[in-house]
Amino acid sequence: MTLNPGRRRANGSEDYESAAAKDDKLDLRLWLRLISCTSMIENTVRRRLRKEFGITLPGFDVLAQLDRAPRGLSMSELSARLMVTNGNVTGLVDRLIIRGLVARRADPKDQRVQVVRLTRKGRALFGRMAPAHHTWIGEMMGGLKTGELQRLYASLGRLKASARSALDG
Amino acid sequence: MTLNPGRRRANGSEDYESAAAKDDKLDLRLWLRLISCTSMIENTVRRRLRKEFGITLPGFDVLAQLDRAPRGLSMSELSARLMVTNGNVTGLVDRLIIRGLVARRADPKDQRVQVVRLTRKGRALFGRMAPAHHTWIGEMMGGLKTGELQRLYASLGRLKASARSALDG
DNA sequence: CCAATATGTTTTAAGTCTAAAGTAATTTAA
DNA sequence: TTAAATTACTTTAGACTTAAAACATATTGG
Repeated sequence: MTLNPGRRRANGSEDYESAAAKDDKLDLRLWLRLISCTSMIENTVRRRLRKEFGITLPGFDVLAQLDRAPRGLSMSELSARLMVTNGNVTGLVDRLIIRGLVARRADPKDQRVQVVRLTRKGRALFGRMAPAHHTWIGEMMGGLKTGELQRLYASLGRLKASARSALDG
Repeated sequence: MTLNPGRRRANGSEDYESAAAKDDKLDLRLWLRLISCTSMIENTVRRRLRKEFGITLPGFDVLAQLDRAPRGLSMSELSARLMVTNGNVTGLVDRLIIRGLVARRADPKDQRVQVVRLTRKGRALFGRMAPAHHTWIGEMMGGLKTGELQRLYASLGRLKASARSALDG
């Protein structure tokens, strides 16, 4: 039997974060809570994408990036946007090509560059998935008012900038 | 050559989030920014743990949970706290046992239950890693004042509760 | 008791991911 | 021009991850 991430906390057990949240520093508690939020939402989205559309979350992420780039994206651009390695993207795109959802061709201007774009089939599938995905995210954030979402968005922007400035070392 | 997650954005390319952030709904932008923050911090921590201590991030996460549970944790408790499947934990623990960092024994009260705990070696290693880890997190959050970290922490708590209430469906 | 059910863990198959090494095309610079 | 360096991508090895099935032990209801 699978754990079913969506129901795993039906009992009273602790999750990733709550084990720590007693005597720790604010920094650490915030980081654990960030992981906790992200994992929870991500696991729910993964499960629903699989169940409703038969696609993996990384596959969906690739299609989403390509949907926003009508001219296509190079492998490196894809890898930067998804924040994963180039080698990872190679495999993801390979599998989407097999399913006929994306196409890959060499850039005529630079034969090193592979340009990936949605096929008509891929665009159609993403068009069906996107509204559902948006609805799910909206439901999961439904407990917060717009003002709080905006403040959260702004604070995370500053956190992102702060984290980026500490990337090396 | 590897992408080196820590330096990948030295050029002016877009990342996961910024591709979307124009005409989208607040919900979606917030979600993408959440992924963005988490990935950035996670990739940095992963890279440094590997480089400084020769351990993977998931391995570190297991040790961190066990460090907080002196009596040990069952496989299911570990899986709930890490928010990953039971099957995943089996492999993680197997590899840590090979390295002598954790031990696993059957619970005498219930032979189905495997109780995992840190070995002395595992505890010693975690004792060296934890301060470094804490420092890294502190650096990455250094751009935010305590008050903002507190507000962020509180908002993410509400987001977590909201997301949890929408898990099914 | 004992069959059915539930619970805890492991196994399996397929996919995801990183880090490092390898290949190919382009650019740089002597 | 052309060797060296750079850039874009792929390959490789090993680890991570999920979902589903399989297995083992406990519990429950007859």
